Amino acid sequence: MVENRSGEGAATHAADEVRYNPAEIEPRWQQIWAAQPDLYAAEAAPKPGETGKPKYYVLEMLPYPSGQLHMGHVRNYAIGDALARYMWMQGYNVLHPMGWDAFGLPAENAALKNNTPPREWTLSNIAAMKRQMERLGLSYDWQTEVTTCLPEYYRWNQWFFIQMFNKGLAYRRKSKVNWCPECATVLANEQVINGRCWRHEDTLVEQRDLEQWFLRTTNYAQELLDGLDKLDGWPEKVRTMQRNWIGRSEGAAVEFAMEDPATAPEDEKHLTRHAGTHVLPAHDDVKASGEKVAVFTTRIDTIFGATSLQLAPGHALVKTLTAENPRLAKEVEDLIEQQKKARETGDIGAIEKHGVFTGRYAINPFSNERLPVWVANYILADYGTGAIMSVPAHDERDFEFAKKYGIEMRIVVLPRRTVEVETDGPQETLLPYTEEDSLLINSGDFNMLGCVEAQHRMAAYAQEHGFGQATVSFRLKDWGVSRQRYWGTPIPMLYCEKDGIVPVPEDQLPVILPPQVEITQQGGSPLGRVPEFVNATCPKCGGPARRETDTMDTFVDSSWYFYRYTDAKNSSAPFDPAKVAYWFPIDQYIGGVEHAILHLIYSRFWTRVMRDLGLVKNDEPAARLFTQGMVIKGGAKMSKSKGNVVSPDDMIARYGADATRMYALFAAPPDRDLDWQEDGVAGVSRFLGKVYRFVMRHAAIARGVTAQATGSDPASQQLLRKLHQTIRKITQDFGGRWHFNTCIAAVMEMVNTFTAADEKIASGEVPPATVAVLLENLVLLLAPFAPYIACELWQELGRQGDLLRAPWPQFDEALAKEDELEVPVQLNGKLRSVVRVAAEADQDTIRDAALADEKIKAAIEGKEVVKVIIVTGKLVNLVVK
RNA sequence: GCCCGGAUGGCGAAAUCGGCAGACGCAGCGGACUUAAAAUCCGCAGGCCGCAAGGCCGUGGGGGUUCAAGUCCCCCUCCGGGCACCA
Repeated sequence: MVENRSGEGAATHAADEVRYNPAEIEPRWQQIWAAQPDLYAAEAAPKPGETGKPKYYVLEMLPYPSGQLHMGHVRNYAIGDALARYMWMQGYNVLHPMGWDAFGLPAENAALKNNTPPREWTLSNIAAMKRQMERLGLSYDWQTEVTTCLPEYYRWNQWFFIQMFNKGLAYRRKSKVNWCPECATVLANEQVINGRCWRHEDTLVEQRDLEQWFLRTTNYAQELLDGLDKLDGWPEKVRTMQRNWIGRSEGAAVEFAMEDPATAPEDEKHLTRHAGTHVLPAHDDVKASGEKVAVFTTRIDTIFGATSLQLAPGHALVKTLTAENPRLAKEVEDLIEQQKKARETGDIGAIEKHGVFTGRYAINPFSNERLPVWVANYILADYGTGAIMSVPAHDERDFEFAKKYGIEMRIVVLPRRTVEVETDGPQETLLPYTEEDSLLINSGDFNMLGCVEAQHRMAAYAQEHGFGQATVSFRLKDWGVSRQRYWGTPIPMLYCEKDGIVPVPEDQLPVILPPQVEITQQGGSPLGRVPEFVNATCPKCGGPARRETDTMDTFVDSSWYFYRYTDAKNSSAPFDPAKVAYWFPIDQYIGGVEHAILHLIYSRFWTRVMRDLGLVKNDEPAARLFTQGMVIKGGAKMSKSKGNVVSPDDMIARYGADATRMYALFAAPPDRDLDWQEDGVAGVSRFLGKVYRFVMRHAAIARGVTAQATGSDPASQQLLRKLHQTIRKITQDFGGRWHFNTCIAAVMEMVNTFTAADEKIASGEVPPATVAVLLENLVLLLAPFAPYIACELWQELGRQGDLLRAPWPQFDEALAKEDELEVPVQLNGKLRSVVRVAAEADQDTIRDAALADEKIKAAIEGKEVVKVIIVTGKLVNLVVK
């Protein structure tokens, strides 16, 4: 026992006390854990009829193996690890896996730079990061590790691809694609941010025409949208972002017949292009040319106000029209150029509207009028039908365009009030008028209908007459998955002269990525330069075939990796559906908000595809999602260019893994950004030292004592009360808010209370049984946040068994309850005094105590108490005059 | 432009349901221990006035509701994120 007699508290025993030395404790436990490969292994699903423990699948997003963990990772994993350990202690069967998102461009860049093969580079990075994770003491079951760049994994990407191909969900078409010159590959729309590459913020994305493989995400657009309503375990922010991304809009498609130019009236044929600024009435000879233009509109109710059609420069009909009109071709060329430029610079919203009249007319199927057909740079070829009816009076963009070119405006919708009193005021000042809570005018048989009703009726009318119908348009596109890269999953397709596109037979999977491929900066797929890879045999006819040389987008890998964890070594299927049925959905998924749309929409899509293949029963991959905040330093995101990167290795070397992890939880609530301050880590480390010394000082008392003591002596009562209040707080937080910062603060407070009783503990005034309870529970409460020190102290207390499976402490409301309360007393809302009353005191007692208080008595002297407000257990407010 | 967050001491933050603003920690100051330092321990600590008792002010700004507002309502400023010619 250490000398502890000083009147100055614990001052004197410090000198000869054991020091907290994480550099010694942590590697030792790391070895002990490493020697038990099953330590973090989940139990198998119970057999039918058996009732096992409840399952809990906690998952953190798998990292890209860059070679170095950064603080964002540490924070992400500290959250997941605390939760996993807590759930273990709560008696759950926990699946807590980790893997590597191991394909991707940086490996090729590294190959170029250091002449290291991508595979070697990647695998050595994985080894390095795995060491860091182990050093952090994270509770992953490495027996379920998934590495996406290994054939054992990516063969199932290929297998899924073939299943999708067979179901028509994977298809090939030529399309304009986003091309990043830096990556020398195609990017999905999702990977283009303000016209720039998501990996290269300074690189403008170009448009190229290429044959590409697509997955039909649009088949699931509606379901992906509807599913969001049920995902109440996901942050509203993420759901909103996905809703915006899917971008559903209801409207109608309407076909406009093109007028045969030969039937235009004689006198019109000499008109200049400005003829195109006015709607012309139908004439007897009007005849359709056979060409049709479909437009998509959300405001079919305004169709009588349409005064032109506007085509996207890339619209199919524009090609026909320009073929016979060189002057037009030249002008359209300019429009395309403007649009391209705007898209590349990301200023699509700010581009100056330009357009050109084609000289042709289309016939409005509702009014039979002839509308001039234009080509305009503000119309997008890849949304809706690539053509619109322009209603300048009721659409801001059309209004702006029409004003510029002097195109006619026609008011067909007005506020109810205006229509009902038939005012003839200057209605033009209203324009553009876009409200839908309005009535139709100048719209033939549809006059006086409300907009919304008119939309339904007019769509029905269009359908009846065969030139349109109500329809829904989505912003979400099919997922382009082809990449002209080496380091990815080969797309398992063959091209045969005779049989066309043929999938690689399943028994020939995986299509192995050839190991020795020269990586160069020239464009096109590196695999195309490997004849042994390209040249294959057609499985149908046995003749020569050419292998697809593109690889898959790496978001394919991460779309289903978490299913593989449940059955990582399966060599005959991606996974055993029974295992997935047991573990899914993921109970808690944790990662950065930056994946709110890309990864998380693709994953939701993939899950539905697997469901429709009969492999899984769940619709959604994850029941709950948590998005943690960024780690910043000095107000800015950590980045090499800013030079404010803090290395986890440094922190661990200086303060230990426990302190580093715990600081990541302590410095801010997990959903908010965290400002990394090294002094704060030192503070947490000091706290752990205090805990360590406190437990070591009294461990001898606790060792061997197993009493359940609930000590009735005053000292025990006070200490146990604090203990049970703390258990209650942390237990409730794990089940709800996840404010681990205040959980750790609560443990600090508790330890402060305990150390203040140091002498009473040493002297025996606090019974040994109480001491044992305090120390044991302190260690248990620390276990999810600081596993090393917790295990060390658990052993020092002589406790048997694995701390990971030790039951989480139960709180006892009776013990947590205060028997006396301090009740603030306010006068007119201002604090004037505090009185102590019994916890169960009734309102009268509290009032009397307040009025009897000396300070209060003095303050209300000569005044009238108008009202007394008593909030039981909270405060008293006296309203005085 | 639209939609979400956020703004609280010197700093990170707390206040979960409208009820003592600033828990916990960092940095700081004073003290103990020490030949000295480190480590540790004890104490002080929102601002202003005051020897003190105490008083006044205070949660980005302005208004409001209430016995009582960081918290609810209206208006505004700044910061961060998402979407943005999507017909």
